[in-house]
Amino acid sequence: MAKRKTESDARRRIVETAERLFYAEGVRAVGIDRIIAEADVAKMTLYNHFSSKDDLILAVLQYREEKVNEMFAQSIERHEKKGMDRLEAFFAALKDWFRSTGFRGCSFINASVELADPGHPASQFSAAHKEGFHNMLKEIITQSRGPKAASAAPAIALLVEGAIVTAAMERRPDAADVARDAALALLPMKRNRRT
Amino acid sequence: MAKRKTESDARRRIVETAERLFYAEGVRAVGIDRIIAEADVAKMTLYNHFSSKDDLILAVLQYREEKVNEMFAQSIERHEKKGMDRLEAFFAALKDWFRSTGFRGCSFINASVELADPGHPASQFSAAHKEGFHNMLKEIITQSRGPKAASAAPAIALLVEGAIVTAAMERRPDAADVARDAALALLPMKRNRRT
DNA sequence: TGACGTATAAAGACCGGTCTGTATACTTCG
DNA sequence: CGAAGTATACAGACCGGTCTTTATACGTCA
Repeated sequence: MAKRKTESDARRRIVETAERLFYAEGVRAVGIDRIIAEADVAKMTLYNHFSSKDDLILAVLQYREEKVNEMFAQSIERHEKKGMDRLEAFFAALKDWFRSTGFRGCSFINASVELADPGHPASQFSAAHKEGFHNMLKEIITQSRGPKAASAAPAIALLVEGAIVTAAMERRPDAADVARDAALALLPMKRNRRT
Repeated sequence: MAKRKTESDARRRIVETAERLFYAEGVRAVGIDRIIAEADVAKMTLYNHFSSKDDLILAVLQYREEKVNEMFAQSIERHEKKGMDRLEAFFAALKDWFRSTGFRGCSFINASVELADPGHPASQFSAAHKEGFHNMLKEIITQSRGPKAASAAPAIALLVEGAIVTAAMERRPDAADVARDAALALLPMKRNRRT
């Protein structure tokens, strides 16, 4: 509460509402008027906080990145507590995501596709996000299977991206299982931990 | 001029123009007025051939499916003649596609993402296309590595989808190589053909 | 051959509606 | 006061889609 001066409540409502609508219907399909109506703010308030819709899209993706990172970390931890190793827990978290209500693929892929412009700040941010996501995955792999397993990380990243797209397009959350089994097959023997 | 009998020239121009614009900029970003201007047809001509923009989108995807099937078949054949086996030729064709000018990912994934509605005819057609594409891939795998290799097909399909998305988002055509190496690692020994 | 009907398409005005973004005036509250 | 937000009206472009008018190519039949 002490910091209500720096954080605007209206801004938070705008970002949260835009995130929900953008994810569900796409950044191009959702207009400013719709966002301000559902966030219950005036149009000028939005343009006071964001210089343009493109700017808002970028802010939403930045907010979304924090959110999905937290979500994944918590979900992985939850599955680890049930006895899975860290990599298996990652794929279990992936499948949970695929099965969650309103799942419609990856916000960053979707934004990249919709904007259709690699130079758009949101596209560049999305590409950078993917790099970070794949680094996180590589870390999980090494934590789970030792540093030698890192060489399989790029291939496993492709499996994960493919699973996301397939789960979204074909409504097949089981794509997470296919990706997991293939990932394990690509890795050295399971009990080969700690170098 | 003056030699059109059964096939409408205007219709062909509309579909080809729409395909080019939709692929380059997205189905939502490109308007009807733009298509008729670049196809050099009247608006009523378009609406005589297609009942709506959604209908045109579907027709374009159907046209695109034929085109990419032919393109892939020819490219695979070309690479096979250079001594590759059929599966390696497929991944070489994939990489050629990633490196082609104007590459912007998969039309069907893109349309699904942009339309954001699984019930849209174009989304359903896209999902069906993916199924067909994966069946073709499975056939290539069995032709190349024998029927026992078919069990790896779903995982290899994920690798391919992941490579497409990664190549498009991160401008990394080498994703095709990563996918190929992982696919080969998932398969039984190479000289194990014909059961 | 020439006349006529039909089908196709060009060209563009027009419709209601939505898009992003701006301008202005009013309210609320520390 | 001054900052933040509200409430509207508005601009100008663009959206998908309809409509009318005009031009031309074709098949049929006298």
